[in-house]
Amino acid sequence: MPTIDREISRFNDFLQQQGLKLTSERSALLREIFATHYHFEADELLFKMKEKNLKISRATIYRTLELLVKSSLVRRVHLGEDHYHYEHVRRDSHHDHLICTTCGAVIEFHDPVLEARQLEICAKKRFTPTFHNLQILGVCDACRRKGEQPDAPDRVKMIQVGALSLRK
Amino acid sequence: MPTIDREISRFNDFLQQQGLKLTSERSALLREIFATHYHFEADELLFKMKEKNLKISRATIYRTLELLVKSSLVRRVHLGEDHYHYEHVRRDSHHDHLICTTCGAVIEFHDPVLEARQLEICAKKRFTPTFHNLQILGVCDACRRKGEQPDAPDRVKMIQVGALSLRK
DNA sequence: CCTGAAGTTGAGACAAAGTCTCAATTGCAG
DNA sequence: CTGCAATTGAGACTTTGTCTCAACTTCAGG
Repeated sequence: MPTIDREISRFNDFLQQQGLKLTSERSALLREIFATHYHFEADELLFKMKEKNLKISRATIYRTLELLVKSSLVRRVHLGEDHYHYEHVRRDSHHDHLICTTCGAVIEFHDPVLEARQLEICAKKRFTPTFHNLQILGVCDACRRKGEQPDAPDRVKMIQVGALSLRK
Repeated sequence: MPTIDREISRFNDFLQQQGLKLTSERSALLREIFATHYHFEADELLFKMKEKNLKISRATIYRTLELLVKSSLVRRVHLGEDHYHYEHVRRDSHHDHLICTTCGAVIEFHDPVLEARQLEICAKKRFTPTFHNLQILGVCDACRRKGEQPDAPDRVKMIQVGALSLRK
């Protein structure tokens, strides 16, 4: 998989610009993140690295995620739970999320009409946007067919994400 | 202020429907929340009640906020920090937020065109929406005039919200 | 207006997510 | 190759939020 090299070199460029260094931990994390094709949590990443016998501390995970977000290689997203999720960014593939409150499915979408309208709104309010974040909560097609009723728009049901965190 | 009575009775209706009771703690919190005209945090509410010599425990604060959200009297919003903020809901005044990453200002807006487009997107994806949440991060007019540069879209600068939490 | 069962509360233990410190280690420019 | 600035890991700490349980309210029905 040669694509990852391009990401690594993008990250390296960013680091050098800031007088920072590309360490083995940082590139291992970048590699893992770009091999993951769903929205992950910081703790999940910690666990996966541990599984691969790459001992990377919690502090480093969080510090690296921060750098990756700053370098725009990774995005921080809210998916309705009370902590962050992350996703890698390829090209300039901006998108927003439909989140099923019944089964936890996350459906990505991108809509230029919506984006354009947002810019209009910002212009009207003399606001200079840098970023946005839209989540639409509801019930996906599969759950609707099963006759699921929407939850209260309170909190998304917690979904077990495979591996439990093994703090310590 | 007689308006609050209407909210209290709405809350009471909701509680009775669920076989729950309207306690003095619950109505005191409702009163405080509807007297607050900005986006507050759970801990802030705890502190304000303490200041007024109304001893209401953390557990009750969180439990009551949950009920208020379920009854649609209060909304939970993400403002770019890693914990929730809350706002009371008058009428059916749905709105979204522009958030200045420089000074922390929160500007509310409502745009029917945007809402309509969201429904179109959901229909196309066969998704049944119940709720949505849009934050646009950027720099407000005042900050832009002062020549502020946008922060990285990483994390909104933490804004000191007056009272510090005095846990314990 | 009493009563008691069901619902509610406070205190504090607990949990999860994230931050910070500091001594030891590593990357890399020169 | 070397030195030093940047980085790391371990674990203490903080913040936000949840849970348990004994004591206390609320309110419907008598």
